[in-house]
Amino acid sequence: MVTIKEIADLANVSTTTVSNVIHGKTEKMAPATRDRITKILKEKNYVMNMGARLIACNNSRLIGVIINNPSTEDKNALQDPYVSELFGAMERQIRQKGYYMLTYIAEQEQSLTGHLDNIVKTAQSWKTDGLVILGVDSQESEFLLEALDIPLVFIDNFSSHPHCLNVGIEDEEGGYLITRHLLENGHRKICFLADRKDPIDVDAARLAGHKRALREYHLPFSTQDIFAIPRERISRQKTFEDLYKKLHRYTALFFSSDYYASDAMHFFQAKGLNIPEDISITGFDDNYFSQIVTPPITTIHQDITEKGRAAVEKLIAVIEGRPVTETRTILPVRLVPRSSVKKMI
Amino acid sequence: MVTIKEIADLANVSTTTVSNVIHGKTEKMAPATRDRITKILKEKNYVMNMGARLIACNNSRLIGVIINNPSTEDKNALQDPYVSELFGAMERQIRQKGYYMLTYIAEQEQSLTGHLDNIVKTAQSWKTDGLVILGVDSQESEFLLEALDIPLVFIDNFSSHPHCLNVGIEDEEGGYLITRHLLENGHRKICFLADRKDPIDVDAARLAGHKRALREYHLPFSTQDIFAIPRERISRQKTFEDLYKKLHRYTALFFSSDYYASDAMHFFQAKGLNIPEDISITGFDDNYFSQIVTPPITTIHQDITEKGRAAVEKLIAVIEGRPVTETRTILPVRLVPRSSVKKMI
DNA sequence: CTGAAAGCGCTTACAG
DNA sequence: CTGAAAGCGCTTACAG
Repeated sequence: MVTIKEIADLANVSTTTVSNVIHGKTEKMAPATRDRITKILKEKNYVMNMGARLIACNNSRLIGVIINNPSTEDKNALQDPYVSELFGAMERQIRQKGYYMLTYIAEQEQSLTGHLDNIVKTAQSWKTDGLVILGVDSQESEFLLEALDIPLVFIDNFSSHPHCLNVGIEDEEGGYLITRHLLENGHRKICFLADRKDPIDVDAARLAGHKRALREYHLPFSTQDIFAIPRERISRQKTFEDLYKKLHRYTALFFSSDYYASDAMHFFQAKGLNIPEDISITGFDDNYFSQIVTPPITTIHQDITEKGRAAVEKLIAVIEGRPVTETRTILPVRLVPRSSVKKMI
Repeated sequence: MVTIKEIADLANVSTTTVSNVIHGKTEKMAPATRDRITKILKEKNYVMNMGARLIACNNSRLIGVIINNPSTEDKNALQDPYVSELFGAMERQIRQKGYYMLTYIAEQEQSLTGHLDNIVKTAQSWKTDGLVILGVDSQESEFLLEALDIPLVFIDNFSSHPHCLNVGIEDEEGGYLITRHLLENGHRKICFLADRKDPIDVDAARLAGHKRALREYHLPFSTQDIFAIPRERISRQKTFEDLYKKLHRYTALFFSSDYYASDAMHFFQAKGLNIPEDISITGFDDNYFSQIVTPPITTIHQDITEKGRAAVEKLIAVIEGRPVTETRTILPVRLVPRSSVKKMI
């Protein structure tokens, strides 16, 4: 590969001058010199050595896209359609803005902060210009904010840390819309199903929306009506068995994700139940398969592609020193009624 | 960030010695020195500056994962569940082997080879140790093989170039198994549906298997029974309309991918047809949604996670100079009979 | 308008 | 068993 030095020799100029035309600092340069160098650069097929650039100046044009994958799931993180659509959208924006994407997925570690240390190390090693981070909770995001002095943008993070730049959606509103829809259809006994019995982050917000709708209808809420769904397939089946026994208590199941909703739907259909006649089911996110499943699932739509694009755009704005008006970007959601909810009235 | 020089000063040794302990070249080193340096390294939280390393030696520990995305599809490349599972599997293997993953998706370009030039430039700029490349045809792979002097491993590539390392599956066998299954169930009029009217690469192999099965049953084959399915949603709907009119000619549709199979199934169901009573449908790949759709689709299973893992493993073997026995790795497939095929006899 | 030169943090062949 | 020193390809503050 040809170097700046070689180009400089060919053009009878210094490396400074070549470097200047490469970076477009050509205002006070003789146009003739500029054109001559540009031509040679093209002819010789010059490609920047990013390693040299990385060590000589302080930006790498690398953006790290980090997933913290808490899952003990048999699947890999990208098999979640939410994650993969987000990834694809971020890649496109990163590339189109002239940056490079370094992908890092942190998996479960023995030590408590091992996965975070790996993220920090990777970012430092490569002197990434910034990071988009997915799947860390408030505490973890604050740890990273302390440990790293580059711009970070989080997705779906609920930290109140003043420097925590975030892109998220109206989770509370989404939870409200789903439950109001169920109530409007005459449902009064609704079960809320999420990752944990005491939901955090997005699930907590969705639950808050659920409660708000119940309050509007003067309906009581009990934590007994929250079910935790294990990520791991086998224990999830057990949970569904358990739920199946208690199903007489409910007329509708509010799942915090389409994936769980469709998984549960299959489980109950295999048990011989009809959806929505025997039990109504709702999801969240409007994944592709909430549409292709039978019956298609009533859910909350969010624009995942826009979310990924917005996160990268915000990150690059900070990197390039442009003013960022909102630390928290909240994208709208909307209800998508389909056929998995029975009209009770 | 602390540098090797600083560590060396603290330990009262040279940078050479520090570098040696970092790289484990400690055979002929005084254990005391080694331990002292190791301790300081840990205390000071030393992180390698990859830029400096990249410029000083000839390997970067970066592996480029490249997708060539010919699609004019409204979706991004990673929204294809096949691609995203593969990606996730490759990321995991890359990380676990101590490498870093640079992701690059080449999108449609004005110039014919523009997308390939970008791939070459990216690989050179970062001095990637090797590339795993997805979605290029034989001609494109040969161009890249010429242009780049680093190890490349392709996925699903059919080039006969002697240096073309590939990981693929038994596509011909898969095509054969599907069609034999249809024939065994009494189907005699089968339509083959793929990206092009004159299928290439994986589709060509699957078609070859289809023909082999027909030959075994002494059945004729006509190119009239091949349908091209456009990637772009709107024109695909038109093609389905067209197909719908000619549907009386067939009892079964052999789709070259689960995605198209499930898309078509929805189209026909919306037209009021029953699957498989009115028309039988088969897919290929055994994507997650071939299982969750109703009826679940009879398809050919391939182990995508293993494919990604194997591709990266093969690449790293070449990078690290280990002997690679097979230039072409062919993973097995198997028939997964589900409920989208009618028993005619 | 252009250039000489130092410096970024590492590796490595060689000397002792 | 350990170190001095050159070199990788770039950028940039400064001089002229």
